Amino acid sequence: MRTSQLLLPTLKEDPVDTVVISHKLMLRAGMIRQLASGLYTWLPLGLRVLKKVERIVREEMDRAGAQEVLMSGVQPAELWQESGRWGQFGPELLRLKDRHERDFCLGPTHEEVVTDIIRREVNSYKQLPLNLYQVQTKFRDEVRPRFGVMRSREFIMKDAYSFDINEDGMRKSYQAMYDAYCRIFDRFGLDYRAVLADSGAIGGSGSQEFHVLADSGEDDIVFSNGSDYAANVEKAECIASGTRQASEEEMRKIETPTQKTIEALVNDFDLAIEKTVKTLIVRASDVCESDFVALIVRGDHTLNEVKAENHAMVASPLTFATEAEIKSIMGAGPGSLGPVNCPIPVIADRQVAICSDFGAGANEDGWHYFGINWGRDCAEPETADLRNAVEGDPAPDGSGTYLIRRGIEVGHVFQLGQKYSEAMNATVLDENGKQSTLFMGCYGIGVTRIVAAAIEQRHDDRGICWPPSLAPFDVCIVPIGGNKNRAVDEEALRIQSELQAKGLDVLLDDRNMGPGPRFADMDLIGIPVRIVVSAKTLEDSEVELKQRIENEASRVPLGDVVDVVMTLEWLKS
RNA sequence: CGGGGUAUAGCGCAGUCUGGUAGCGCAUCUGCUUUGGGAGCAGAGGGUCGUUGGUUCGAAUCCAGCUGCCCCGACCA
Repeated sequence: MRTSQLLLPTLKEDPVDTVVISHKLMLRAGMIRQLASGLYTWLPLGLRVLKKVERIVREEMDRAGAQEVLMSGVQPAELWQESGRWGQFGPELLRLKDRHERDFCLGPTHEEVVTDIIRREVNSYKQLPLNLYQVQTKFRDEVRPRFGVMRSREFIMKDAYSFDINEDGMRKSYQAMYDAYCRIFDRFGLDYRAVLADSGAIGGSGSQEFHVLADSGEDDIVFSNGSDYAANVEKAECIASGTRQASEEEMRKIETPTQKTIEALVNDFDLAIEKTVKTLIVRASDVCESDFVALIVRGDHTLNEVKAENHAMVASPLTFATEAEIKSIMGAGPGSLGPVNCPIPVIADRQVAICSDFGAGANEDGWHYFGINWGRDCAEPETADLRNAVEGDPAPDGSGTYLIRRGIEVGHVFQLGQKYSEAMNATVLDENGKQSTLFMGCYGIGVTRIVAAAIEQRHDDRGICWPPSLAPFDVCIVPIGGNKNRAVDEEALRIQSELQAKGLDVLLDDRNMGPGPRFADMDLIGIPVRIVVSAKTLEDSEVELKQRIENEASRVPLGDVVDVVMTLEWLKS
């Protein structure tokens, strides 16, 4: 390919209204253009990268025994009603009617469609296990699309679905996908982690997420510094550190007319923040006699809403009491709540349960108790893991302490179990001739998001530094001074065709511009290897070779360039 | 859905307060020169100032509605 024929609309200046680096660089490098909020056109350079991602994904899915299919992007409402998700999904599911007033939606995922095809076409356990995947455009009407293709409304996803006769088979299929995902992300050449995840609304038992580590990530990833335990912050288990100390203080009631926040309490009363607790009132589930329950976390901790919602006594979805409700149940406003004389059930975070001599609201406006001790001043609480992990917390496997980094979720593997197969009656005959409900797994990779994540992780102040496996071109050639010395252009063309013969994608920058802007563009779009051919180097029968990630170029004899480039290709997976 | 911005040439912006028929840089086109890190000279083209309505002799500018886009929050396989 020659740049003179390539639609490569690079921008010198940073586009406005962009906040993450990948979004800026994808626009500047001419990879994408925005069509509307959350909708993008992929230009030739961007599409090349997308196809590299897709190719690796397909190769590894095929290697793992999955079979590619392509399902419709528009889906009939009936299937979603059958699984129950027509009602569960909110406005994120874009619904539409056809000319006959029949309901459809733009598929945000394909469990229903794939389960439907399997229940129709697969009848016997002998046809299992089966794993179907597709690379397809999804649509989710995101509340707030942002960060370019990192969180867009339309995006490309590889989604796979496994079907097994029993749970054991499902686990094997899941493990095979997990292994395939590791190979895929290894081949991308990105720094990633597989972490334990909450299964969320999609349901099911086991689930792990694959995250590319980057400061701009939207998720907090928690790791142990002593083992490979890693989890999404939603899921990362928090154990109590230390044991409860014996009480040393008597409980006393303190007037706190203006102290409605932990911060004020700590500042005004010389109280350690570890000796304060926060009391949050939420709706209770049906198993509770009370309509509300009080959740307590330490003053310096934050409530983990996913953990709270998963607690048996807490209503799902998690619903906080309104200020008026709090007043009427507790007899005091939100700034003065605590476990002493609490009229509703109390669930304390594990760390709170081992606090002694702590301070909390008195359930009376303008008053707090200090020196509270469980069992003496109020009942021993029900305890649970309710809080978000913070750096330095002990890891639950005893291996060390937690570190926290930001991650971009680019893959997710789930053991779905029988959630969809049961709802949609997907069964086969087992070896005893009896109907048996299928066990499913589902496995997603955010193809478009991978492109952005790669840039977040691999860039410098000049532009993108593609990992070789994802680069739109493997090598670029910049001839300089060809109008004065015809040998320059001839050599550039010769090198290009020889490298192409070796199977490489080569971009020849033949634009009629000075070297400066061409170097800048090649750096911006991040081609891993650059070859400069000029009259100067040809005098010595040499060319200049530079890798994108290096600062210094080296001289290579004309006859050796192709071989030298090919030896660099160990970078390629 | 709450809160806050913003909309003028392909891109980035000025002009709006104080109303008088639109300007700068980059990009584009033509010609000549120029080729080791975002060239020079000369010339040229390009905007119903988001949209609808109002005020006015006159509106990019003042007023009102609508829409798009962006940010913060809530939301999220």
